[in-house]
Amino acid sequence: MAERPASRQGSKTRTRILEASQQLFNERGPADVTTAEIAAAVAINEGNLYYHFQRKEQIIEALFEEFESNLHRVAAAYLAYSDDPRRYAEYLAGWFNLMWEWRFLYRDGASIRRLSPSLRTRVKALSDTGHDQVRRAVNGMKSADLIRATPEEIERLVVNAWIIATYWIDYLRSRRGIARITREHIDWGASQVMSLFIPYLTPAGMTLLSMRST
Amino acid sequence: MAERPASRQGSKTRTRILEASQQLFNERGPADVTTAEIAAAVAINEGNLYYHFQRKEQIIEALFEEFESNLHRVAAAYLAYSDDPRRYAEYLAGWFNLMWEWRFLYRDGASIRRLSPSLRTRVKALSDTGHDQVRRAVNGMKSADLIRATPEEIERLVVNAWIIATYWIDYLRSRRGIARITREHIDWGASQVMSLFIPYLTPAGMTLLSMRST
DNA sequence: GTCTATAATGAGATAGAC
DNA sequence: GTCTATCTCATTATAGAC
Repeated sequence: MAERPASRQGSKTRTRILEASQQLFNERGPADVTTAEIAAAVAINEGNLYYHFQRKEQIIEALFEEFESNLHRVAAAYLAYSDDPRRYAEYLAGWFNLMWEWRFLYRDGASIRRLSPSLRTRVKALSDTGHDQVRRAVNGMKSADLIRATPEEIERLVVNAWIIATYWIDYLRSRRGIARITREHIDWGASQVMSLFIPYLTPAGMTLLSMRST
Repeated sequence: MAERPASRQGSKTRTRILEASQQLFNERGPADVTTAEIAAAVAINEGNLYYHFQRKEQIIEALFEEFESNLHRVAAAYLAYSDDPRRYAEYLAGWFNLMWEWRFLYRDGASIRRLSPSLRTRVKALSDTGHDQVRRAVNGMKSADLIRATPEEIERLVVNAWIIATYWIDYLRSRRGIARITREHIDWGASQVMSLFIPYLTPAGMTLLSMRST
């Protein structure tokens, strides 16, 4: 849950605005956090905040861009594992970690669309990319003979895995009443996604899965 | 997609307010619909609207109550099927229909919590009931020897089925960019949920499933 | 029960001095 | 870059006549 390294560009104040916004948004959602609150959290004046971001939606867009690049970084790291079959579990874990750090993006989709309609197409594009990545991972598992499934079954699996993962945080919060999400909740979500694949595992896949849980 | 029968209690104006609100909320979400718009849609004055509902959140709460009773009605109808194994598919279909008629409740969870914090506990309670119903249905399928699964597998299935169903509408809208949701999209969602159970089907279960698809 | 005002609020945003 | 002061505006909500 460590906050990002020195990867935010621009002035120091701008960086602090983004960090404070991310935290406040994660706590209560962009619609429920006013520009005045953000300014107070950064200990600057509201007028100053509007020097750096002329509109509130520009803060959201800047945060979304950062999330986007983080997601691509996770996907790239997964590829770096080359042929090690553990990479699938690592990829899933990396994905869930990001969802936690940027949970307001997963939880407040409706109000984000309202505040920043321009993000609509980018959210969809990112989701398409995500589907592709999951599909590639599942096909990779098939090629490595970890699972056995028809193309139709794989497509169902991709969509189901994507939905479970994407809405897991919101599910815990709104349907389970879990306010403070911990590492265990994240792991639970990952294993919930994994459970989709269990019926399709080959003996080799089963061995790998039981190794991991030790 | 037919609007509900004469089941709304109270005055005629009150009923019309609820109907107009439901439609507007489904289109654009409660946070994006002003009381002025609702009054205009009903062709009454805004002051009059505030005679029937002193706060905007009371409209949301009244609509939620109606949704609640509809959901219980669907569950009761499913029980009326007694032992016919087709009831599981019918139950699923009834559930998806409700999710379509009340899609704003599924789509705008965050802004609804903001506008009406008092609904939080009731949403959670309703979701608990929903889990129970799904669990009972899955256990019923097991007793009828339609599926074979361990208790742990069943619990995974219940959670996954619930998440896929609950977030299906939002998934189509926000991640697939589907603006106008049709009957086909609803059926797609239902079959996506069904796909979770396919690996666990017994021969009897498979026969039933293939009969249904004709 | 319904209407015509109009008050009260609180948020996003800007101008211009320092 | 930062601040103070102010503006605009949408929205909820109320008072009181009909």
